[in-house]
This record gives sequence, C-alpha cells and structure tokens, in this order.
Amino acid sequence: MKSMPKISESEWFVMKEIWGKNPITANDIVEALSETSTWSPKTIKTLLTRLVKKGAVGFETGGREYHYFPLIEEAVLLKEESRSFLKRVFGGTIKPMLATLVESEELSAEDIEELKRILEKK
Amino acid sequence: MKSMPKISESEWFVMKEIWGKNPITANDIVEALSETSTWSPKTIKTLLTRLVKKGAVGFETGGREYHYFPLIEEAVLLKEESRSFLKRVFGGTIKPMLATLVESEELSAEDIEELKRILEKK
DNA sequence: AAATAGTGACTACATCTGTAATATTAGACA
DNA sequence: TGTCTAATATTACAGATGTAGTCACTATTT
Repeated sequence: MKSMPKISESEWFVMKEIWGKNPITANDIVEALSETSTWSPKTIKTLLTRLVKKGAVGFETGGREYHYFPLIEEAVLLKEESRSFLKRVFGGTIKPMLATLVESEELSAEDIEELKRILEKK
Repeated sequence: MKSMPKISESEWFVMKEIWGKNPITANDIVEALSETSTWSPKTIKTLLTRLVKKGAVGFETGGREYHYFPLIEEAVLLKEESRSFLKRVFGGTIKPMLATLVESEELSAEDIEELKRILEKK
C-alpha cells in the first residue's frame, strides 16, 4: 500500500473544498475559501499546485480552466490522520481525547447525546 | 492570552516524556524514546533545544546535566491541539471523527463501553 | 594539574510550509 | 488573425522541520 501523501495544515482546507464538490475549478475553490480564510488567490493556487504535485489531486483540462478532483479518498485520509493525531498527542487512544473535550466544556449536552447515539448504533 | 508555542510533530514526542516525568535529563528522554523511535540522541537533543527556544520547556543546571521541565500545561495544549485538529480535518466537531473511528473498526466493544461511560459521567 | 569524557551549544543542510509575485501561454474577442 | 486577458506555470524567499555532525566547556578521574 503506497503511503498517503502528507497534506499540510493549509492544504487540508483546499482538499476539503475539492472533496466537497468535484470536479471543481480553481476559482470556485478561491471563492469558497474567501469566506473562511484571508489567503490571496495566488496562495490558494499554490496550495492547489502542490496538492497536484503530491498526487493528492488530479485535473483535466477543459476549455480555459482546469477541473480538479481528488485522487485520494476522504475517508481514508481522515482515518489515517486521526490515527496519527491520536498517537502523537494522546498516546494512541481516543479515550483521553474525549475526556479532555468533555472536561473542558467543549461539548454541549446536545453533543453528548448525539455522541452517545453514535456509540449505541455500533 | 499569549499564544501557545507551536509544537511540531516530532517535538510532541519529546514533550510527552517531559510531562510524563519532570524534571528529567536529556539522557532520560533519549533513553525513553529509544524504545519508540529511531532518532539519534543528537536529534533528540536538537528537538529539546528547540522546545526550550520556543518557551515550551525550561531547565535548571545542576551538576553536569540540565534538568528539564515543562513550561506549559499538558491539558491546555491538548485542548488547543484537539480544537485545531478537529477544525482542520473534521470541520470543527468531534462527531464525524468519532463516527469515522467507529465505522472503521478502530474501536473495540470495550472501548465503546468506556467511551459511553465517559459521556455518562458528564 | 592534566587528560578525558560526557554535555550542551552551535552549525549544517535539504525539504516543507506559508505566502505571494512575476512570467508565460492559450482561449476569447475584435 | 492579432491582441487582450484570464489561467496556469515558474520563481521567490524566509522560517519551520527532520535529522544530524562538530565545537567547546566543564566536571570527573588519574
């Protein structure tokens, strides 16, 4: 199994847009991200280019713009990233993370109910 | 509130050791990490130095070795890091992360029971 | 007191990241 | 078809990171 390309912090936000809707043009990404970030369009294009170079994103030319699409599955990367995050920060298990979040009022009663439901369903 | 120093991926493993036992000498850290990593002692010393420079770790000299100790609380950094991770990767909430982990068999029945218990306690 | 040996300090260096600016090229329009 | 224009490609550049090696100093040993 070839190792996943490593997506940097900023690049994740671009990937999110591509997973959210694809194929998608660079401008659509820029527009979407203009709401949540302060990056210049140039910066976003750079991130996009790097994702292509990393093999995380592909594109096909059609007219004047390229149409980008993901080359790796979101679910797979989410799992990978979660695993590595948990290992690095919490020693490998989700329990302490959940405990941390619960402790620190990071979760509303609503949230907790929903989480319980998710666990039940299993 | 002054912003937390940013701890890199590798540095986290060093911080973990320092939180786990402190004050601690560089050699103790090297020894502890030799079990879980393949870093050369030099590399670990460098990471340690950088953590000091970042203000995440302090030390006091005593004899030939320094004794290092954390300058920032683990709990605070865990919370910070969790929040930023969830925002970047899962759009900000823990629900999809938990769902992902549950789906992917990442959690045993045992784990799930324990997680439910944590949620109950709240 | 001199030599030794183990620490931390300083240096190294390629790659990755954040953050763009400039150059080039290929459609769109006149 | 020549020109304009909007997209992509190339270049920039400082700081962070991964991964060590060498220098310098000081405590310990002979």
